[in-house]
Amino acid sequence: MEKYEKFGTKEKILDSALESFSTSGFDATSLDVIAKSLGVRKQTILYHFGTKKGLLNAVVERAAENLINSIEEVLNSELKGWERIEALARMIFRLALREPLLLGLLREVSRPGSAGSERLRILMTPLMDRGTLWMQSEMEVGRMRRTNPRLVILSAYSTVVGLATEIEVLRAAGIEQALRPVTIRRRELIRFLRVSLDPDYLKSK
Amino acid sequence: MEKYEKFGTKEKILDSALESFSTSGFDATSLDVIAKSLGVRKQTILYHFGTKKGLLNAVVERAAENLINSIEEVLNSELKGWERIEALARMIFRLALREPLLLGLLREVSRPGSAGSERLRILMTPLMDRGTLWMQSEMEVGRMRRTNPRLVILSAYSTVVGLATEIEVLRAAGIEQALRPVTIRRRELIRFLRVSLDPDYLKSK
DNA sequence: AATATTATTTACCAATTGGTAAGTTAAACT
DNA sequence: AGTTTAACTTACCAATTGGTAAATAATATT
Repeated sequence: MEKYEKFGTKEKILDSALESFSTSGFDATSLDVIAKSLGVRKQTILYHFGTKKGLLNAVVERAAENLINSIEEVLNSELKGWERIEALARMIFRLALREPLLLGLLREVSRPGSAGSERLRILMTPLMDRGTLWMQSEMEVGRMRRTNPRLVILSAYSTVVGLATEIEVLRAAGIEQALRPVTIRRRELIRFLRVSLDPDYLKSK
Repeated sequence: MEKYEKFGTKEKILDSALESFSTSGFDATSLDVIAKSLGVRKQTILYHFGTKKGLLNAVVERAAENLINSIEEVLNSELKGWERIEALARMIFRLALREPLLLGLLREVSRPGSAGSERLRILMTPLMDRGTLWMQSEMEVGRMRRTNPRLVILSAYSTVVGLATEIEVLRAAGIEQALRPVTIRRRELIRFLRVSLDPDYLKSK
């Protein structure tokens, strides 16, 4: 693609933008500030990404790639039915803790009407459709309880996004690296998914 | 207080600002736009609130008052121990559903480092201290399980704030007024609180 | 070596923003 | 009626912002 690039400038810009969008938000992020922090002129940013929104979209795309790759890994495993769901949930939590910036970006961009929400939707739609279809086929063969797949997926999604707020609030309150609340959230999410989806759960109880 | 005021201008400004801060965020809110929408000059806003941040603080304060009054109501009841906790949780959810703007503002202002987070903290600290003390005294007399009160309160808080995201995400996905996920969240929160605090819960199970 | 292309910079700008200063209107007090 | 004070407006501004246009530097391509 790029023939020559001084020193991965484009990547550096993406990194810095991710940090700023994730922690300060889109509107509070200034191209001048990013440029200055990188020792680069603002026009370099605009050269690579066209507009500020273009930069945001690029950041969102890279983050989504990151996420989708992780999901892909689980989907390529041979886990079936409920076990696959649980593996997905655990993977998402692992990813969220490993890359908090990604989580922050997701929250920033999840607000409907925000600058990046449209792009996020476009990127997530295929994933959502695929998940919905898979869940429906699992329901057909009785490996999964009958529910509204989209509702379940979106609730799980917002649980993860809510995690971003929780971590930050706890940190701001001086409770550093509180793993317990995160663990609790994960357990709650898995239980929620299990109640909604696992056909064997209620029987075994 | 105010001797004469044309038509409740101050209140109208606060209403409009709450709406904008809550849905678009602080940075994306323009004083000019608010003023124009109200048929008032921008300087009128600045006359009443000094600065933009002053306006935000006023909005936050009014919202906090709203919240604190509701809490006060429950605290003045004769409910003890676990029952009081559950009443609080139900009240918060009721309030959140009745006044979604309040919820949106809370989310906007909960991000550490945001313009309003400091004021929010100042307003919430007495509430937090009071709650902590009460819970500790309840623990002393054995009406409540021993845990870290601040951690429990903050986790509950972020659950409620996360609700804002969830409602908006679901709405954006075309799932209007989905009461089920909200009910589920409430049930989850109450169960979380129960497991953490109710000394009789595990016995009765 | 000459040329084309990519990457980055310098120079500018129009629009918006929050904010200041000073004036004007209107109500309240005396 | 005259004065004070509160509410609001007109006029203006400095700073920042995202963005355009053109020049320059660096690297491939031929």
